[in-house]
Amino acid sequence: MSKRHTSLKDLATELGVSISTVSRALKNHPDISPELTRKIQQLANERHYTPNPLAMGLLRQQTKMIGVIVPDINTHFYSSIISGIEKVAKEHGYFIVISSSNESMQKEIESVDNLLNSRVEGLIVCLSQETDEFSHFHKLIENEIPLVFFDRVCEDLSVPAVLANGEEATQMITRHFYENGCRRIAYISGPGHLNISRNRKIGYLKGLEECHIDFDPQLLVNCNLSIEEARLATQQLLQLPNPPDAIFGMNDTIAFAAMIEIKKQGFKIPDDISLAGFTDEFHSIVVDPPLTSVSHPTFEMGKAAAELFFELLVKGENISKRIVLPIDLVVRQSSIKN
Amino acid sequence: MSKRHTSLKDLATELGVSISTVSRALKNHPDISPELTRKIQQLANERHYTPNPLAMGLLRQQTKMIGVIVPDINTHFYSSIISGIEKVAKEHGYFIVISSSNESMQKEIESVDNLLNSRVEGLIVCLSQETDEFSHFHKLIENEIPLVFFDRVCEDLSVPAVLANGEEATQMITRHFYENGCRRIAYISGPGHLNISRNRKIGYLKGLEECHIDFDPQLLVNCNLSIEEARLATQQLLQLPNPPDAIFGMNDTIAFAAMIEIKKQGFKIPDDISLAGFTDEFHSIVVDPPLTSVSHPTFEMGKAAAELFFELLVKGENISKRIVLPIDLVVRQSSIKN
DNA sequence: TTGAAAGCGCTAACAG
DNA sequence: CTGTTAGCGCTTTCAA
Repeated sequence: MSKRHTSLKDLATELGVSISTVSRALKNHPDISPELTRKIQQLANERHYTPNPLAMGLLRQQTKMIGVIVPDINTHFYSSIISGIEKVAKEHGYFIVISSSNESMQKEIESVDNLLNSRVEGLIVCLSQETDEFSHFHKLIENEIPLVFFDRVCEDLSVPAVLANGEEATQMITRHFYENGCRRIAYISGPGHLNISRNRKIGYLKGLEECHIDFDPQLLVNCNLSIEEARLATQQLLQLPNPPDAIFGMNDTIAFAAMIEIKKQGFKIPDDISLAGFTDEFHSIVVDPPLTSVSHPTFEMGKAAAELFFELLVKGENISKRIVLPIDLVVRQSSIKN
Repeated sequence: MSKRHTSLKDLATELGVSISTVSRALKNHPDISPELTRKIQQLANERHYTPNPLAMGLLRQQTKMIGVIVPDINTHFYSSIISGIEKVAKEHGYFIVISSSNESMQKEIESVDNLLNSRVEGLIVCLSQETDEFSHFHKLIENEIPLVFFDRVCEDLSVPAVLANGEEATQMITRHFYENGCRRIAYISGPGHLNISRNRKIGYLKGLEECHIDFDPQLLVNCNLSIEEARLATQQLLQLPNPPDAIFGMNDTIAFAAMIEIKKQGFKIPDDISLAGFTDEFHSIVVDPPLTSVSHPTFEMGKAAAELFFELLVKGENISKRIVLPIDLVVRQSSIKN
């Protein structure tokens, strides 16, 4: 068993004063004589005294913990967002407890319960791709427990959220494909009930319209966000009588899965098919050809979500702010036909 | 402000009984009459009572928290290990607090302090690449606070640890290169004070010996684990008067950075230079050509580390067990010359 | 200038 | 069978 940390009591008995005196001395309370204060602070240092957060938490009814629920921790996208959240949390003296829903609504519900039972002071969450029902968030809202969504949000709930401008991104990509000679531009989308799927689809349609291309329903396929489904969706596109000359995938899993499948079927990127996706720089560069992609401001998204969280926490108001972060299109070889 | 959770006191006053009666009823203590028990439990359910972990922690002197320190959270390698740790932790009713050292010894020291001040019950850590001095772990060891290392360990401290069999892995790779016609096999290693660097180097040398190849010091280069340094190291190898016909990198960052650099310099993989690395499946497949690699059992490593941790925690003994996990060489196109 | 006491939520030993 | 009490570590009135 580990030895106990030093407590105020330890210091008090060692110096023959009362606990409250020690407590006051440590926060430089003017009532305590300077010399006693000095003596107490010195001993506290020697004994490496640090206040017991459990005792403080019990007293103040706060745990200094934020619950974070992500669909998956094993991706650069989420781990980078988590880094951003953690940075801000640390600055505020908070730490974060991460829970992964594994894209399952059931697990998301359990995570909410567990975290609440652990007395986190609030939640920062990215919905699982399955989540189409939101009653597990009602109790948070009713009890005014701080809640912030990021990336995937529920449009019906007026919950503060941080988003990337997916609509603009897909519109830009569509236009970019057009300007590089593509006319049959396909889009592999995610589950329709996710806001990010919907927004990106809107941008895609707007982009087509802007370029005076008629929308061909065959070129819009849906898939859940697994590698397997993304490959199937790609196959479906490639097998069309009149296959696409450009494809973009809604997230990095889809983009890379599409890339694997396109190569496997013997098509050349970008000459036969241009490709673009949403992903981070490192992986975009490492693949062949380097992937044109939308750079998601992940770290910033995490920071913004955490800052929003603390705004909620201190103001206690029901701000239903929505922050939309700009995105960037980084053009690489996968979309420039020779 | 969020509403308070229901407490034993709330239930007690509502039912007009004492707090201890409620407490006992909720754990089915035989002393309490069945009907009262039933009544109390029912109300507890309605009010969604869950014990306050802060109060429990204060009482039992335990926080049910494990501190986890990783060099970097933004890589598949570590996030996958974290998933493994988290799974086991959850099964034991613990949650984990993650802190990233960003490969800095200074930040590692701070992390240890912060986590200890947060009263985590122990630490599971992977050393930063800078860490060459270990006094910040002494207090843990002296106070018998559970500590487990994984992947990167301090050989001098008798701390329980989970490792992958890097020596065998590099020996296998070396032999594999040889069997595929390579004779000038280069190895890009990490910082020399890291155990993983040393072990993998030993395997490399053993492999050479086994294949009756004389060791050429020019073919062994060191770098820290950043992309930039790895690229420089690769350049250095490629500029040799007699450049290598095979390269392997000590981890995935190095392997991919080497791949980028080799291509950039116009060498063909695998025909000019065979390449292999340590990384996960998904990324190995997505690059071109698919990368021969050693599959690190990351999730298992996390699980094993957590299990070891709980063994320490309950037994309280000073087990200095060392678990070595097997690795697998997965041959793909990057190492098969045509 | 300092100490005593109450209370945050909970358990367990001790009384009734 | 149930209630009282003390105590985990800390802050904060209220008293001295």
